[in-house]
Amino acid sequence: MTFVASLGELERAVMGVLWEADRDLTARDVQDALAARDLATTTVLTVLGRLERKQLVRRMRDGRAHHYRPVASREDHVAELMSDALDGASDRGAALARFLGSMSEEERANLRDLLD
Amino acid sequence: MTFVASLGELERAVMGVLWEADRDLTARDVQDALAARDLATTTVLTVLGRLERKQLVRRMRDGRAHHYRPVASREDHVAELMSDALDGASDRGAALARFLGSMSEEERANLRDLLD
DNA sequence: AATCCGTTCTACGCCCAGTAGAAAGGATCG
DNA sequence: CGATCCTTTCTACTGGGCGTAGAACGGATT
Repeated sequence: MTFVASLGELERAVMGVLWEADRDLTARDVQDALAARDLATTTVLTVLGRLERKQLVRRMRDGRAHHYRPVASREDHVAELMSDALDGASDRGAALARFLGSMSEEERANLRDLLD
Repeated sequence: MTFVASLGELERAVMGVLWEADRDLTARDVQDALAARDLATTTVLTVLGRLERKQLVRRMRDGRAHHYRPVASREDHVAELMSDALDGASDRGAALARFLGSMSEEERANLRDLLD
């Protein structure tokens, strides 16, 4: 039911920064975290704006600046992507079986535990 | 490890046709299957060419024409998408847990069965 | 008053996907 | 045989998304 927009490389990197942070971040914070890329502040702001439009981050005004926060946890996001992928199958059971087959034995065991 | 290229709307539709078919199809076959879209043959050929470049279909010459076949089954493809999604998690267990949480009870039961 | 900072607006280049015409070469038909 | 018809290949245009960032504006700091 949920349409998950695909992300570009930089957008994914920014989401990674937000997910890794233990608090809401400003554009400047994100820029600093991605210092290796040497981005302009406006670039970061543009990307954050696009992520907001895609409903992946929420923006909260805090004085003159804004703070950005991921709408969902990385794990929720991943789970949603997985569900969306599964929705593409015509035979869900078969797809799940293939998926299980691609996992390691440990992970399958882990999954068994999770199922209880 | 596997990079799964994202598909456009028409590309997905064409893959759907190929997956639904019980035999290899020609561009003309695909065009007919998508008659509702009223596509030019060249359009279908272009799309098939792009899908081949993305390694999603294989092309086999058959006389003057070509026949196209999906490289993987739809279910394999879906399973791969799911694996790729899961690889985006930093905490795979947590992501799996969320994923399970999004499934129906029946499907979870089904999954339990599959795990044996 | 000059400066700084964060925001918003605007924009450009690139690549991808949808779309298809032109042309070419073999096959068919009259 | 010449006209016509397939199928392919080449080429190309358009629109949208993403990376990237300058210009300009308004509030805050010095």
